[in-house]
Amino acid sequence: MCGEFWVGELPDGGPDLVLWGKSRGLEEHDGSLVKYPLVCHLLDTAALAGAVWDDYLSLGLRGWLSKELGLSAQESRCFVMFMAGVHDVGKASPGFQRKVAMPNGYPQEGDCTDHARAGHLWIGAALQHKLGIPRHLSVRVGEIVGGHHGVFTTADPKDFKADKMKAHGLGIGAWGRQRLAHLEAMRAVLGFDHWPREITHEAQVIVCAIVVLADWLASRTEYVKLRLPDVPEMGRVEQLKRFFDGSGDRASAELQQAGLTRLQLKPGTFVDQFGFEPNRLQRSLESGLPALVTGPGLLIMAEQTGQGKTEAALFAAGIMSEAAGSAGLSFLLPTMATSNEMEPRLASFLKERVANPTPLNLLHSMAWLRRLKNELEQGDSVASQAKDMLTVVTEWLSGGKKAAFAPVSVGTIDQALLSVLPIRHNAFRMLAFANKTIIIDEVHAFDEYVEQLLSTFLAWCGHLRVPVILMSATLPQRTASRLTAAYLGQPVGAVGDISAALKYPGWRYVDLESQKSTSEAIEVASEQQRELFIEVHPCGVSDSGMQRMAALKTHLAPLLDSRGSAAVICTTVDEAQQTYLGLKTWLAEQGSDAELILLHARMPLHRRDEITSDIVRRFGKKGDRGGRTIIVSTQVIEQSVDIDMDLMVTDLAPLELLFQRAGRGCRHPENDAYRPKWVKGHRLVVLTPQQGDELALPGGWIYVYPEAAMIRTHRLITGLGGLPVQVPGEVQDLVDTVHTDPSLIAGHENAEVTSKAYELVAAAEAIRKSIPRPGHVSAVQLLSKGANVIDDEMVSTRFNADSVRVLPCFRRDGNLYFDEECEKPVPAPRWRGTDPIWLRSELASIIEHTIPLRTSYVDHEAGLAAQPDGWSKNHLLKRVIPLIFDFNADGDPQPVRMRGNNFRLDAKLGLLR
DNA sequence: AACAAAAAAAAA
Ligand SMILES: [Fe+3]
Ligand SMILES: [Fe+3]
Repeated sequence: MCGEFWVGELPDGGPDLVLWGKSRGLEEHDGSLVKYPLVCHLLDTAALAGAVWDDYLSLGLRGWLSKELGLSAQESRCFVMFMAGVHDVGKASPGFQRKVAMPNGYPQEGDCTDHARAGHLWIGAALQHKLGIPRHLSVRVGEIVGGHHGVFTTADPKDFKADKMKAHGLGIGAWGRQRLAHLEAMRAVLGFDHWPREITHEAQVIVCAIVVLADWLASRTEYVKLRLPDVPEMGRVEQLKRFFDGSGDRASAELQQAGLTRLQLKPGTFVDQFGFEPNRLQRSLESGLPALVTGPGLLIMAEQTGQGKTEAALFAAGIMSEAAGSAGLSFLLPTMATSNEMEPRLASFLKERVANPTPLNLLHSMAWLRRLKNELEQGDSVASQAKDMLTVVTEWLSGGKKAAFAPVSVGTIDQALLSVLPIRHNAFRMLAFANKTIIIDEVHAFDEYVEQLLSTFLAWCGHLRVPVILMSATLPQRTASRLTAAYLGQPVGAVGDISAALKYPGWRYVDLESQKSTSEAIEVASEQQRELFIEVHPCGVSDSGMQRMAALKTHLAPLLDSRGSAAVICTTVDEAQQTYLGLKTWLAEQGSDAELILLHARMPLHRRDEITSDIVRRFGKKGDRGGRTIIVSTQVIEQSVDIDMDLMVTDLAPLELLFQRAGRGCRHPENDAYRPKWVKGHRLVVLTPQQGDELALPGGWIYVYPEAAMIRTHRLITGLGGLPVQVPGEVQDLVDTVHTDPSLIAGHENAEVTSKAYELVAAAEAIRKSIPRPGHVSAVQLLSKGANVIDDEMVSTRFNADSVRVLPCFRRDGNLYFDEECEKPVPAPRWRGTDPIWLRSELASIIEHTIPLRTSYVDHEAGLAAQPDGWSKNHLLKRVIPLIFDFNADGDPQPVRMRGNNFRLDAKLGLLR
């Protein structure tokens, strides 16, 4: 039908070098524009794609792709290079060339300025009609070309109609001959003539991502400048071949310089790798795992914190990477704070175990802040040792979507989950992870929404034959089963094979190929079993919430009389603040000098960090246990804060969380000798809000924890009747019981229905938002669902997590200050024309004074309007809402009223509501 | 209308 458009002679001289591909950053000193020919950019990209294949892609992924395409490894490599070599063919069109200079002798008409789309349509049609490539391939090739800016689209067959093509400048004539000349030149230079048997949507994802990677490498201005002298005079095949060889000669070095290398760990026993004898978990893996691992697979480890899971995972990753042929490592955690802590641990491991440069990158939204601090700290200590250079992050890898391509990365799980959300460049992100062995820590900390996104991610991992390790404290069996089923490619909601239940502590390995699973329990010597006394202390409830003070006085009095440390964990920030004040009064009444510390998330970031590192330093493994300290806190203390308190007192919370909190009490046996006398064993005091015998949850609590989980937990711990729990021995059973035993919810089935409904809504939301699982991609555009509406805001890696950063600041004489004394001004930018410029350290100081606040508290419109000049143009500040306190006539700062709440900033208490 | 903590957000 539109075949007539593809007749026409090839130009004798091949590609016209006048057609430009790159011009950014190439201006001469006199201001004249240097244009880099399109064909050169395409040859560069093809050469770099070849180098990515040779030097960066994992054996596993190469093998997968070859099989998927039905080609040999060499043929697949050639196909990928060809795709890279035609990605910008749409630039040979009037719509694009016009942007800089319209060449002579070409028709003017044509309106398609989006060269990815132009390429998509043209190549899709040209391959079929001009080269006789079957439609099921030509269409898919077109979609890859069309996706190279990060958004996949599926073309409407109508778009290929002659009149539409012509209107886009995609008809025959001089332009069409040039596009064909570029395509044919690429085929000739690469010697490409083996088309894939099939191009699945999953293969499109990976091929397109490789093309994008090569394109970004080829588009660096310095690189283009470097290649500029070699640009040939004419576009004949021999000359293009020579240019291509020149690109190829440089390509490996370019990848190296960009930091795109493979991780190669020195092999060795556990002792070789870590320098100490393996413990119970590590020993079990060292003896049991190697025989099971013959290819990609999924390892789940469940063990208490502090039992060497990290080293165990790294050890297992070595074995699994080798067997699956993966080329790197990505360590993913639930929070930025935990990732920050993991980074130096991983760095010191790598420095001992790699011989080649292996950049280690930190991946999360505040990684820049961390890097800045490290630079400031190291400032003077000049590059101490050669091995410290091994893990240094290259310029190219620092920041943005490229960061995940470092051969080793540590970061938030969200970074990986972004690859299964329909956002720009998700395929590109996917490649960064698919090339590696994935380790995911603290899997127990994810809610249904994250778990569902994670399932989709795992489904892709399994499909792409990526080895995965999951680590967790106790995990409900059904969660472990669901994640396993997802990895194995079973449909959504499948529970998988539960014959080999996960033990606690223990591990389970599932081989992807055979789907055979092996579960090992870890023998815990009886002297390693510890008794935990869960002590239920009912408290009254009034309009102002749960009445804790009487209970707290009872349990904390011994501490005042002698010494020791205790933590009190409250359900809400408001309650933590009130409890802090209540205890302060009480301590004063008692004439006690005990120290009182308040920690929660509704205080400036830097305050929270200071307090956290202070208590970790003092109450970590080797702390001074001589003083009297009470920490009042919220849930912030559950995660990542490695402290050891003599006594833990907590509000009622779901059972798994109670165990987490208990883990912060009497944590290190080596500290036991120094505990005060009143500490008789490991106790967790649970304050339960009750009216008589009935649980009576205070108003706000049901928005924090589901009522059903609270009822179940309350009944279960009450039912323990004061008997101790064996830890870890009895923990898994209790966790499974609390989730499944119907008697624990009898009489409150409605609450159960409500919480199940909520879970279903969260999971359904995740399914609705995420990309399809592999094998269920019916059209490539589903990976970018409704490409035009995505742009990045609609999707979230967390459920119901809308929070916003506010900057509390004080205004005097029109100037803003961080502090009430008006001594520390909020940095204002310098201006370059209309662009605001800040130092990184200035941005850091602003961010560090911000407080996360849920969106429902914030008057967003008015807040944005109140932003100081320049903030809206800075990507770090544009979402920060200032919370401005003015002074009254007496010189007191006035509270800010927003959405019916009055906010004040208190130096000790944080933000008060 | 109440609420913990948790995360993300620039490309060729
Ligand atoms: Fe492009
Ligand atoms: Fe390009």
